[in-house]
Amino acid sequence: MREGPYIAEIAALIGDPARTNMLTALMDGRALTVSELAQVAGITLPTASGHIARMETAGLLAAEKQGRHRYLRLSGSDVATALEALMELAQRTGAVRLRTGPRDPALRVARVCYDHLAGARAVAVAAKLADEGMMVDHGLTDAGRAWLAERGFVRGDGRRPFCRTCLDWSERRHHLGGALGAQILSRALDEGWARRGEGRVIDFGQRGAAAFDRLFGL
Amino acid sequence: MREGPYIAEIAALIGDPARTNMLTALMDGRALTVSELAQVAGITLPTASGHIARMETAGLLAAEKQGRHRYLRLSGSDVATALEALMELAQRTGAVRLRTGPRDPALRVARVCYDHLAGARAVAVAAKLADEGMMVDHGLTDAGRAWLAERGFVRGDGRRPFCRTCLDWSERRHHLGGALGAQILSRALDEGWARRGEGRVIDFGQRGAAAFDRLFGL
DNA sequence: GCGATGGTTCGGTACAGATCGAACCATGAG
DNA sequence: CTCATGGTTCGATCTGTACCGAACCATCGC
Repeated sequence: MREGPYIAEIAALIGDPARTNMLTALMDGRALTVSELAQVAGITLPTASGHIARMETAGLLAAEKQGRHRYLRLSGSDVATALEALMELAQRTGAVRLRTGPRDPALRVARVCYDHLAGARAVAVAAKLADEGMMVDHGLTDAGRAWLAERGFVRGDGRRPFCRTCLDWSERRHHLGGALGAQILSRALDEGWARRGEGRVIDFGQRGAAAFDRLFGL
Repeated sequence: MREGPYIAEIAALIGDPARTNMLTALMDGRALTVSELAQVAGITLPTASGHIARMETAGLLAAEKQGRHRYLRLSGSDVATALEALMELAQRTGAVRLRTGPRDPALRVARVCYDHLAGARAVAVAAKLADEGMMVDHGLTDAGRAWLAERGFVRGDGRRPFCRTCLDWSERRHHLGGALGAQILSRALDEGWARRGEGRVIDFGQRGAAAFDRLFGL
């Protein structure tokens, strides 16, 4: 009777606190071992192993074996996209965690959102583009495209949206996602302007922050 | 310890088959009564009432009372967005329902996806734009914007993305979403080219289909 | 006022699945 | 080879919750 993809199973899979913790921990795009995932979820190894097996057969996670470790990562960016959509929803409906951890301030400044930059600095870039008429209704204008091309950000093979906006839960405004967002993050890392901190934190040095701001005219 | 929005609760809510059926039934943007929702979910009234109460307090549904009926609708487009993201995921991981109902053929031709058009005819429009260079990397070019403006599709207040692409589960290609997608649907309905059928089905008459194709040069 | 219909609340049952400890495999280090 | 470490499998327990029937409340038509 129902038609279309059957989402209940996958949503139920995401809907367990332990698994949610694992998935969000993997949202930085890196791969973690089973023990590490067990730790972030706050459960024992056997339990974690079971959860992981289920998420793997469901296609949410991809595994890679290296020696006696098993490294798990999200199977694709669409998993992260779905998680972000749920976060957006959770934020609007007010289901935000009150307990903020010690890393929280750093997270608000800059963090990674699967493969692109989020946080105050990322929002500033998106705001700049919007203010200058380079983005209209969350889409790039030709002027914006040219301005970005001057700075070395060009569209790719077209298989992935070049520019997407993504609601930032800490700033409550949008930042840049899509291929462009990924390019901006890797540029910042490649140039040495920033480096990955603990978890999803991105640390901009003072010099790096200045260089980043200069590039985008902030 | 965890940071950010707490999505497990909301995902668990979506992750029950009965609730999923209700939510997808509401994805056409219309409001249904408690009894109607109970029927599409295949459960009794008391059970449905309980589910609805939970989804309401969680902020997924909005209610409106009229006489002795209670009409429920999705509380916003972000709910539909999250559901679509999950569908996209479910499709890639192969969790598609094998049982296709009798309405299925009609659904594949044209259906409503919360507030915009989906199905073969909608995919054709997106393909046209991409082929003619009016969309690049899932974003509109100025040429595309102008072409659409000639046909009366102009951007709105900027609060909502004008043009978004959305993976079509039946066609496995993208169709147009966002404000533009909504405008296209309402145009087709307003002009009398199509009318809402059972569930999410959209019926294009022969004359209506021709007029629609003419507008987009298909 | 009285029935009929739409919804909610309550109590009880039953099933799914999250969790852990203990035992068991696999790999690398020495 | 032997030991230690990372992971999995296996029972057993136990909580959460989906579900229904029955009783109850609210609104409409008469």
